[in-house]
Amino acid sequence: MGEKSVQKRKFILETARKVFVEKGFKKVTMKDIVEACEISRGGLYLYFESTSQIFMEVMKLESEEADDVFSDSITEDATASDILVLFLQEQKKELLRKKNTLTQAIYEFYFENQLPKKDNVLKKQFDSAVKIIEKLLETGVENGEFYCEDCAGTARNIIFVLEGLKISAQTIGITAETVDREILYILKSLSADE
Amino acid sequence: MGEKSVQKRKFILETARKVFVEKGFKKVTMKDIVEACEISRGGLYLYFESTSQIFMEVMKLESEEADDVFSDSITEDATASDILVLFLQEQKKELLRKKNTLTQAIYEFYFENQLPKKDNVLKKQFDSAVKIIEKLLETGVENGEFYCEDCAGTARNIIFVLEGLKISAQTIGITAETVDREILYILKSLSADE
Amino acid sequence: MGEKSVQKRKFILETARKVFVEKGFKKVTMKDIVEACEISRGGLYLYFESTSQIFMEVMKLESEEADDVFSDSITEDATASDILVLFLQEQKKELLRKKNTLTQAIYEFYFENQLPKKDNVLKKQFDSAVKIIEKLLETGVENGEFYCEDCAGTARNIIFVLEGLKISAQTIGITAETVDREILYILKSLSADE
Amino acid sequence: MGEKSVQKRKFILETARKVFVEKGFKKVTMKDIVEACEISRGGLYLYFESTSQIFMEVMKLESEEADDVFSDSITEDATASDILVLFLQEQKKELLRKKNTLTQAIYEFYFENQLPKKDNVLKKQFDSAVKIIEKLLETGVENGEFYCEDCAGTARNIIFVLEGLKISAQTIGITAETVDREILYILKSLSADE
DNA sequence: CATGAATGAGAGTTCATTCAT
DNA sequence: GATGAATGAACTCTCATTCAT
Repeated sequence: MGEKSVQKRKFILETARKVFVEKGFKKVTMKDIVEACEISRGGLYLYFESTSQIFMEVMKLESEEADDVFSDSITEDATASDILVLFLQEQKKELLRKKNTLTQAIYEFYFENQLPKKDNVLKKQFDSAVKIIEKLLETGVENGEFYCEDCAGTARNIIFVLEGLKISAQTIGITAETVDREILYILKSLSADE
Repeated sequence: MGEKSVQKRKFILETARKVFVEKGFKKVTMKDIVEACEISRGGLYLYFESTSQIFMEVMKLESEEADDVFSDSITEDATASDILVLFLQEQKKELLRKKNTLTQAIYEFYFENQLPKKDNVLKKQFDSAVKIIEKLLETGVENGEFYCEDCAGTARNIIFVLEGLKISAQTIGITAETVDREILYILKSLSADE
Repeated sequence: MGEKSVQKRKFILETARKVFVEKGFKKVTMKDIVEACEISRGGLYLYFESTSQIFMEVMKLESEEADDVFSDSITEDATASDILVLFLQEQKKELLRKKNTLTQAIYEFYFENQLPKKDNVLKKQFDSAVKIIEKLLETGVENGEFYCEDCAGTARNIIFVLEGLKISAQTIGITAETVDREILYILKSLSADE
Repeated sequence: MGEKSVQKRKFILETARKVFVEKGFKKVTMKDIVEACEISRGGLYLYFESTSQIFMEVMKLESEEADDVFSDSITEDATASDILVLFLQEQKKELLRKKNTLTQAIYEFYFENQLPKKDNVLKKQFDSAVKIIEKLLETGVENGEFYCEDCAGTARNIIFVLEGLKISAQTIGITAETVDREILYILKSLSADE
């Protein structure tokens, strides 16, 4: 079975993404996607066989693009501090964005599918985020920008805070001020005690 | 509603709780609850009209009982530090407990139902947890047990970390070591810099 | 799960029987039965979960009734010869009856479902028919009505001929004359050679 | 239809035959045949328009080849008895062969399609088989090999027994012993009473 | 001729919800 | 109050059949 039309495949994934953004994961049916794509019932099954499969492919696309975005944001002569602030601002935007976010759908998906590490995109993202922050902190410490005893621990802590903010945004709702406060708290703790 | 029905009402809520613990929120149907309760289909509708309503009442019960548990754990002559450690250990147990937890169901419920503050049990819990930690920190600071410049900020930070751990436990899975590391990190930051 | 309404259950089986008579087994869908019964789609599933299950129950009913019919037909003072002729006439009627016959459906059903001996109604019917004919022949031989060296063998042979007629009736079509000729052939062979 | 297509046509029929052997008739879809042939969906429709049409053509091929096989088996100087035994042995093999048999598919096909005599291949085969056996018996009687009063009747009887065995093989299952017993019974009746 | 993507009808199945008893 | 049979809407999935390339 060939890839059918790669164009259409991508079109479906992009359209399905919008549906997932709007409805989360569990609520979405094949019918929803069919209707959003304005294709035939059977047509969708030519490309995908379940919402789970579609969602996983949407996430794959998503993470590929995310990588691009991230590497772009690191410009040549930015300091560690600059980059960290940039990163946190990026996270803030993401956190406060009501629409265009897969966050809720991703959570729902992983509630149902406790995938093994290898396939767990979320885990990969988590680990890679920790790694990135850790390096940033180490660079910052070398340059005298930051102070931290246990960079790995601090990096993990930062990511957990961001995760906490993320889930709170989805459930109890948070304001820009709340995010700002937490970002400041993080930055302060990195510089406070020199 | 007569006396008898109060009994049955409670029985249904307790049974439904088990179902939500097992399946989360979205997946649960009225049929599931009917079957778990071994009552008639129509019977359930005499008491409740939707899984949402049932779930909200389950959460109400839950939070009432939770309050009890919490106030119990504060014994007379414990230090702030003792109580904080106790609280964090309690959270750890909760985090690592796979079963008997409504966590996932609660998240799912709030994904669908962005309730206004008044009815948002999650928000109330969040706020009250922050308040409690804040007071604890303040007491600790007064007693010279802790050091912290901005107790409110630190309290919020702690809660966000716990939230981050909680959602991670549900999605990517976390180990006891991961929780311990974060708890240690929190405690260290409270004492590190006197 | 109770038996729901036994009345309705039986009504469904009787109605489904007509559908199977008309369409055979494979062609029949749950929808066909729903429509024939004039009940709701979901209603049928309250009683049965597949056409196979329904068909097996129809056959069970059928064979129970068949037993009754058969025992009725053996009157007190009939000779073996009388009974055999009666039996063969009964078979003839059955063979030539276009409608009201489950024959085709039964064949189709067993094509798909090679059931183990225990559950194979067809096999049971076959064996019991052989037994009955055999006894009849033995009685006939004792009374000097028939001549046969190997009653068991002859009985089996008779049943296989009837099976051959039955399947031929369903596929190539047979006439009353054809059946009569075979019946005569059978009877002649029983008396020919004294 | 050009030369090339005759090849392909035949290829499709041969491949479809395998599918019918495996699945019977009703269960087979155009898709099944398309996939077995590894041709395009539309391609199949250029040659055939339904599974029924394909099946009828498969049967036509089959019967042509069957004739060949049969005439081969009659060697010059074999006695009628030899040929009859050979024929019955051939039938036995056929009966017990689970795979490579269209039998079930043929039955299913004729259940649905009560074709008029002209097109009813099964009927033709039946009649021609009776004719052949009849001639064989007559030859045998002339040569003193067999005894039978009514060769036509006996021939028909033999064929009906074989039909009975055939359908039984497909539905309730039969053993080699069962077939042997019936063959012996037939042969005995031809010689018993001289 | 040949392809295979696309369509849409239709079958199976599950449940929320109602209602006569 | 309580029951549970009954309904019908909604979803999943599969194919026969068509048609642009």
